[in-house]
Amino acid sequence: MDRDARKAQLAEAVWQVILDQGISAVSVRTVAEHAGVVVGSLRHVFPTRSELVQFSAELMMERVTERLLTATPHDDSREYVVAKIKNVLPLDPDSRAEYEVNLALLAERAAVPGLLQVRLDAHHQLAKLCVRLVEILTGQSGTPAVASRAHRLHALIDGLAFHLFHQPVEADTTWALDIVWSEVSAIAADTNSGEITR
Amino acid sequence: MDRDARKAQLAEAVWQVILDQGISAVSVRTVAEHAGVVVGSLRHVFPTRSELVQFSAELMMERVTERLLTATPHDDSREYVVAKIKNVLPLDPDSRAEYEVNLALLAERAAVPGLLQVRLDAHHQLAKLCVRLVEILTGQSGTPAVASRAHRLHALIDGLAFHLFHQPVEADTTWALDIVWSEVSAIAADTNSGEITR
DNA sequence: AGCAGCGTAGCACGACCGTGCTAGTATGTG
DNA sequence: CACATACTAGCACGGTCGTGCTACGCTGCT
Repeated sequence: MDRDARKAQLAEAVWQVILDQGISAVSVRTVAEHAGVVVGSLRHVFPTRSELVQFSAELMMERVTERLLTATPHDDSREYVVAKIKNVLPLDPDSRAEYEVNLALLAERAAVPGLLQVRLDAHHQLAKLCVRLVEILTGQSGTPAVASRAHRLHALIDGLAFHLFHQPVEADTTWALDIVWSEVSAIAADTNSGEITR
Repeated sequence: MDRDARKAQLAEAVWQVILDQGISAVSVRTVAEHAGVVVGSLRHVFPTRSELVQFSAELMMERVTERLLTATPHDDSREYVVAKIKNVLPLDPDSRAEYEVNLALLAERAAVPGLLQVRLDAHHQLAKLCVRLVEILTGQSGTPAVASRAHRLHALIDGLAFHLFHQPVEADTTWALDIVWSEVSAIAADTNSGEITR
């Protein structure tokens, strides 16, 4: 078997164990068993537990990035932006699981220092995406209003993700999309709305 | 020593271990050592690990609730609302630690089922607070616009908390407060702004 | 004084942990 | 064919884990 495929297989086993039994249950033994390999084989690819955990975090981020980069052309710029945002929200069982694993790995960062960087990378990447989306909507670039609006959009997205994660899988999610739509419309309609009126 | 004080002492030790070594390092032994008691004593209070972890989650939520209930009178209703919101954001090292522990415990919910309920309670409590704040700002009550605005405010607060958590302790936090101010002002200024213009 | 109850201390057990290590086995290359 | 390389398989070690259990001291009631 291809080495990268084996690594991916093991990383996916890590995710599964996290979902089934929590992050504390992630050990070389449980993961190897879940992946259907013996510990020796796992350790041939990942000599230590830290490397295993860190790689599974990196692969997760890579998958998300990949999904984000797939072009989703739309006639209307607002529709395009909303489609992009839907890509990063935990709206279906798969992305919910992804989000949960993400949170769990975040909680292990004291034990596996490398996870901190992975998390920060993901955060900055989403920040950059938000800036890009706001630029698309407003037609402006580099202005303080853009930065402010992007910041706000970013916070809103993370908050919605957190909320969606808290409700049952089968629950209604249109309210979240409504909030996204209203925010996107507001950005598109009023390019000055990012100013602080304190 | 008073029994409740002992339980609190042990719960605080749990929090400290999470911050120092991650959730996976939370065991009856590490926690007992951190609290300066022997395992036998800890187990006299918390017979099993699950009870220990669950109680520490419950106490954390209780502490936050307590802080939220302390009245903070302000002349201006907007100032009052912003003060309340500042109470739930991880703005200082203490509340940052609190937030981190919260996330870590969330990640253990597969292993300790009771944590799920604790987390949901916290979520709903914050939701109720948001409704109350919007009612104060708008003077309305029970209308769909209030519910919508509250939902949105709730998401924004959770998102900002997530963001603040991602930046260094010493970093600037005024941008977050600016966003809070602008949102609060928007709610106060336009009671119809919660409508969806899709 | 005797005694009960509560909290402290700690031993013991079997299980699981990460990791170092060796032996076998398949595979591709000369 | 021989042989190196890559992978699989698994043993062994010292350590930590949760938890059942007993023994000891203190404190207050009768």
